[in-house]
Amino acid sequence: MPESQAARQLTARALKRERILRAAVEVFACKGYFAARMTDVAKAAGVADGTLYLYFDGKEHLLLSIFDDVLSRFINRVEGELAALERPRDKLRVMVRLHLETLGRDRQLAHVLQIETRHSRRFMSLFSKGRLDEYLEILRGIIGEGQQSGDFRGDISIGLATNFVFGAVDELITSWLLEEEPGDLVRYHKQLVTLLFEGLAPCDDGDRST
Amino acid sequence: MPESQAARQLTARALKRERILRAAVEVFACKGYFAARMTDVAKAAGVADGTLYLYFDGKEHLLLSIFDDVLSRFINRVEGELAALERPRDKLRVMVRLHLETLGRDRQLAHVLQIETRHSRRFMSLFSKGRLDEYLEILRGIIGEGQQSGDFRGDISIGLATNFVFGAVDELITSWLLEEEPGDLVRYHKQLVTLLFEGLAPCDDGDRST
Amino acid sequence: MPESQAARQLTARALKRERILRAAVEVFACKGYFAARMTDVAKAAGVADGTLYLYFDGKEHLLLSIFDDVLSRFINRVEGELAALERPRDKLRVMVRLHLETLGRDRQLAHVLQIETRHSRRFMSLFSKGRLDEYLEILRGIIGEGQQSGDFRGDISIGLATNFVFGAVDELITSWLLEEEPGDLVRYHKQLVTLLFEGLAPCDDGDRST
Amino acid sequence: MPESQAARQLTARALKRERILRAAVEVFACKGYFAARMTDVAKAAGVADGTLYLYFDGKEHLLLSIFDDVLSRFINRVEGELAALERPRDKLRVMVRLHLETLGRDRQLAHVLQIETRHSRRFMSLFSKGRLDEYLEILRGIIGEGQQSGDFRGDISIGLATNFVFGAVDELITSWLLEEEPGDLVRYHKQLVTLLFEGLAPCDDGDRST
DNA sequence: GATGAATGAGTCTTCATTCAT
DNA sequence: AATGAATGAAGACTCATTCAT
Repeated sequence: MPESQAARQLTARALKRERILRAAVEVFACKGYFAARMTDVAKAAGVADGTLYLYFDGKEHLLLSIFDDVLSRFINRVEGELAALERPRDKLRVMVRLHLETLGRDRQLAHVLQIETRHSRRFMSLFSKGRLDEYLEILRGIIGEGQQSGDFRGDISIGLATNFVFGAVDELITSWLLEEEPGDLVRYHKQLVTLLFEGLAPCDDGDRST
Repeated sequence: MPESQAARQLTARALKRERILRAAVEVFACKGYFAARMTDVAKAAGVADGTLYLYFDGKEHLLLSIFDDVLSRFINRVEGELAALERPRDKLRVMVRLHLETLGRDRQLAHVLQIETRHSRRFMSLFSKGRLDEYLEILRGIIGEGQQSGDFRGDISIGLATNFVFGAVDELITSWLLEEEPGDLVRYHKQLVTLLFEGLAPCDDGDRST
Repeated sequence: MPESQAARQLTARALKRERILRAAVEVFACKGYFAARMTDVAKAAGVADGTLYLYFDGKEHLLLSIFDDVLSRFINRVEGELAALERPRDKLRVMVRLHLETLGRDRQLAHVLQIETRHSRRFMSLFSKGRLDEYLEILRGIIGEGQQSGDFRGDISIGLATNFVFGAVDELITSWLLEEEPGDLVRYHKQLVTLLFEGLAPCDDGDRST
Repeated sequence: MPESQAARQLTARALKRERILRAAVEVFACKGYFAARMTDVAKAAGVADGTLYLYFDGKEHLLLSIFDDVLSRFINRVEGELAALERPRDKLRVMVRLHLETLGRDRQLAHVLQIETRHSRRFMSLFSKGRLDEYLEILRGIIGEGQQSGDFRGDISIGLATNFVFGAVDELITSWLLEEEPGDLVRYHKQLVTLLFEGLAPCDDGDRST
């Protein structure tokens, strides 16, 4: 069955790619992208130095691929879960939860995405801003929709509101990364969502979230 | 007057230090911290390579010093202006404004602080987390005070609320940095403060901000 | 008929060997021996990388084999054609013509032999000086014979005269290689032979160059 | 005397440059250009690896500089000596002698120029064909002049005659390089010049090579 | 015999830092 | 104090070669 053999090879290749990517996450998280050496990644992946270059174009491409792969999967998942929802508030809540869940599950990955990847958002811009933009686009869509439906206040520019949500989530994750004894990231979800929906103002009005 | 001569020398030294720091900001902003070479900084400052080491301990210390100097001045200014204010809401509003003003005035500096400095918050932690913590401490203080006074809702953990505020401001600045034709950063101040105080919820209740 | 099958296999093998050698000539001529990669040769020959090693011992052996094969064939041909000739002058004339014809017919091959092969005549010495020496031996024989017969002047050392002839032909080919729009290499044959036989001196007077 | 200090530094720099170049000649001659490592050159020159790059742009530039420096000096010398001469025959004779002398004096240098430098005359073309062309231009001038004056036969194309002379000298040097126990290169001068002027024909009869 | 994925030794070059002047 | 030439450690990447399939 030559077909299955080709398939097996394809899978083997994908698996090794995955293994290298995982190794890169570990090494980058541990030593930092710039201090990390390709040799370290190779060793961690259990392959020869040269093999890295059979799967990736170089060190930078490795970092990019981590970002890209994770974000792709994340966006797929978000789109899947959002499809079932109607109300913008629910969509936003789910999106924030997925964001926290995804990174809360894997601290090393979170480190790479939050810290190592930012060394130059310019770099990100060039290669894969696309992916991040997709994410922000979804967010923007939800907020715009919510402003239409009256779920969200309409006197705020969509761009600003998007930054606002993204920034709050992003910073929460980063500060969780810096915690010495980090708890469960998702435990902040409810409060964070409240802050986003209600802000710092005391809730004399009935909280309509949930 | 030997005293005045000593003073003059001290000033001269401080001025050259300042010149080097400024050069470093420019070079780091332009090429990125890692791609920047010490030679570039020296050239931009109009001094010899070796001179850099008479004023700073090395490349990393240069980056740290930028961060530290700016933050020190910023905190001084914040403390000065806050002293005149009573209400936590006003304090928070002023703090956000000063934050936006300080970085909005100097895009290169903003770049270094928002992008280059983050390549490793771990690095920051080690050397000068102190400074950032001072900033966050002030913020924390304001929020705690506001919760006491009833200005801010009390059902949110102070740490989370602090992150929330910081993250929103921080992300706004970063996204401003990525704008191709950036406008005035402070123009977002009012809306941002509204978001922080009121959140995304429609303002059916009378907006008490301002 | 197992014999014929074996023969067929032998031929098949020889053909593939030839194909690889031809591919090597093309790749070496195009990129230069050192810049050329074995992978390029394999691709050009339409075989797998590893297959090259079933036919040749390595990259260097490939270069050597080009040199060797061409020279062997050339020497056979020279010997065939010379056999029919009597006079040393005719032999020399024919030898030069064959030399020019052989390389004039294949510019890529000429490039490899004139340029790539020379990067180290030491290398040549080690492996196949033999072949070149055979060629030079024939030349030497003709010249010696000519000196005996009075066709060539006898007051010049045979070795020097051999170098003289070889150098003149060799350089003509190299300079032809560097021509942008190369004409027919053989068109120089008559003049070159005249130079070799008569030198730069005007042809009528018995010149006795100081 | 600051002037003299600057001059001293300039000289020191030139001397070190020379030392590196000499080291490169030795290493390239001994191991071949491609096999030679920059570290070897540095060691031979008694400087650190990095220092090489303060004086030359890289390995290739090192090779080029050898070629360029030697040829420049040679051309200057040739022009100086030729200025005193009238007759084209004398000029040609002197030029050949200088060529043989220059390389005959320094076998390692000769090796680099004859062998290592040729690995790609294309490479030479790009960077410094200019120098070699200057040399060939002088040769061409002498030959053209000689044809005008009747010193040299006029029925040969100048280009071909130039190649003829250059090729004969060049090959003589190369073959001298391959001698196991090389004698004095210049000892061939008289015979070589005779060959160039008179060719292989015996000297008394006006031979008109069929 | 043929394949081509994997190997890993090998090297040019960069650049933060030092120190003699 | 200032200089800037010199240092040399460090590392990403290449590619000839091998060998399991």
